[in-house]
Amino acid sequence: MNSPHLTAIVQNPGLTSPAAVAGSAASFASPTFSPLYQQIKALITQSLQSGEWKPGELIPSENELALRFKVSQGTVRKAIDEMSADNLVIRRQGKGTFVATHHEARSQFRFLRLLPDEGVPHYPENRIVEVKRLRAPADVARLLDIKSGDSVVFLRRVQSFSAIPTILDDLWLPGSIFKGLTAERLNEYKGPMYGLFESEFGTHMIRASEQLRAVCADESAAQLLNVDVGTPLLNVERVSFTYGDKPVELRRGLYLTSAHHYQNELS
Amino acid sequence: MNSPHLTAIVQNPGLTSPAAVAGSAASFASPTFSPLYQQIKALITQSLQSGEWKPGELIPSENELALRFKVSQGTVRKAIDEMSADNLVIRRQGKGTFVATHHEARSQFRFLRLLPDEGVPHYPENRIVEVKRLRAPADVARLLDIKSGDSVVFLRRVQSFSAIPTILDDLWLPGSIFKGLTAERLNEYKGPMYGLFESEFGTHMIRASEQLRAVCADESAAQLLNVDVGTPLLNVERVSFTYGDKPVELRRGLYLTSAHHYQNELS
DNA sequence: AAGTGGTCTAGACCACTAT
DNA sequence: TAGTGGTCTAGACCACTTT
Repeated sequence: MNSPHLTAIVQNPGLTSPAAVAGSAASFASPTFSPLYQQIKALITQSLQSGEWKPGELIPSENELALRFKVSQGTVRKAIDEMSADNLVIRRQGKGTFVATHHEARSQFRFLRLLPDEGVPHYPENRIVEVKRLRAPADVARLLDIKSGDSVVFLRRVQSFSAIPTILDDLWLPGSIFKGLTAERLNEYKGPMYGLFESEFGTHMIRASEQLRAVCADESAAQLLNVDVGTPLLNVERVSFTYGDKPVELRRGLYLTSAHHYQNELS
Repeated sequence: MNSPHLTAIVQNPGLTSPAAVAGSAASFASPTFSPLYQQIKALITQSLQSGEWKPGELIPSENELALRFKVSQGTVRKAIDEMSADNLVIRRQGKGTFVATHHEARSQFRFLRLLPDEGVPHYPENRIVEVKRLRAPADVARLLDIKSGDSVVFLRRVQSFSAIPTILDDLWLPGSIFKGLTAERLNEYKGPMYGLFESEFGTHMIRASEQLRAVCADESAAQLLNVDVGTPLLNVERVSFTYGDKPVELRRGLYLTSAHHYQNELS
């Protein structure tokens, strides 16, 4: 049915067929090769990155995509299956496939692993302590993959559960992306910051890498969290990434773990 | 091709066909129903649990299993795909599908998330401090899903990286499963304890749930880890599960995080 | 050469959602 | 009723490993 070299869609240069298709015995060695469904996955991800389909929006159906890319529906299905496993899209039977968004009850706790020892989890209240622009120190620049001295937005906030200060976060964001970020904007916004980043700055976080350590509260932390100096705190350093594995946020959090814990599932 | 009610294999009571099969329009409401591949997955998992195929061993090929269960190879494939994603089995192209085992370089760090801040990860040395049998306290019994007062094996050990004590672990294990566990046995064994548990006690860990907190070293911890009293430590409480989500290990670890960190990927 | 998992296609029907 | 994703089948060929 298909020629061994698939030309796929007009906008794209053409897929490299990795395997002979049904009814044909075509076979050839390709210098760089990947399965068709991986190429489809990459193309769809590019469309997400370029903003062709924005977070929360419906993407074309499997059949439409199969026609567009000139592959079978099953191949598109396998591509989207993986993207669904990667939390890039969400499938809803009968409705369609939607671009993942941080504006959902479902994803409120996706990146917040601090849970109460007792009782039901609920989202904390935010208090912005400080917002300023500064030149990136070397260590920050390295983690954000920008140049030392580049403009960054620095942000400090305190999160409270039931009016008890529990999380002190310091954030560094590339100035080039988060231009108009102000304390007012942050204070009037309810819910996870990643929702704001997504809507206002077109930056959708897809994954994060965290490093945890135990530390003692210094004076500044003790004051903001209303604890004694020397209180043990969970230090969480996070780098968050958007499409293309581009780092776009550095966060250093201090978690008070006397009534909460960091939950992690190993498998 | 297939009858709507599949009788599958002799040892098993028969699968409930959730969907009409190709060429037939059979359809019926089932009170409890799940997709065929989920039922296959459950059956294969039962065989793992019963020890029909042991860790490290080769399981039958997809075609053999398809014949045994009287379903198509694609359905078996989907079942095994999920089991592979769950780390229950490992697929090797050209060789077959193997039962996951903790006796592999690949899985040495599967449950050990503490990495050095600098340099290459390597596996720590073990020192068993204490092994004894005791009656399960209420909190331990609850987490291990046994009765308060049941026999448990208690174990304390220190793990060191390059001769620097870094992890102090207290473990509680159900006495019914870990009967002959002694300090000698543990000391002569090299590598992850889960390998020993698997080989000597037939208990393979499939997942674990961890709760992290920051604490201060008490006198006993300070002595064993060679740090000052009050040093901040990462407290990791872990419950590990074997097949059937049965809890079989409770572990309370204290991690020294001055030169190491707990690494976690969020997605 | 034979057997394994990996990819791809084609077509059928089901479950669910919206109109 | 039409369209979506979800399941299941059947068959082909590929890549890899072992005999």
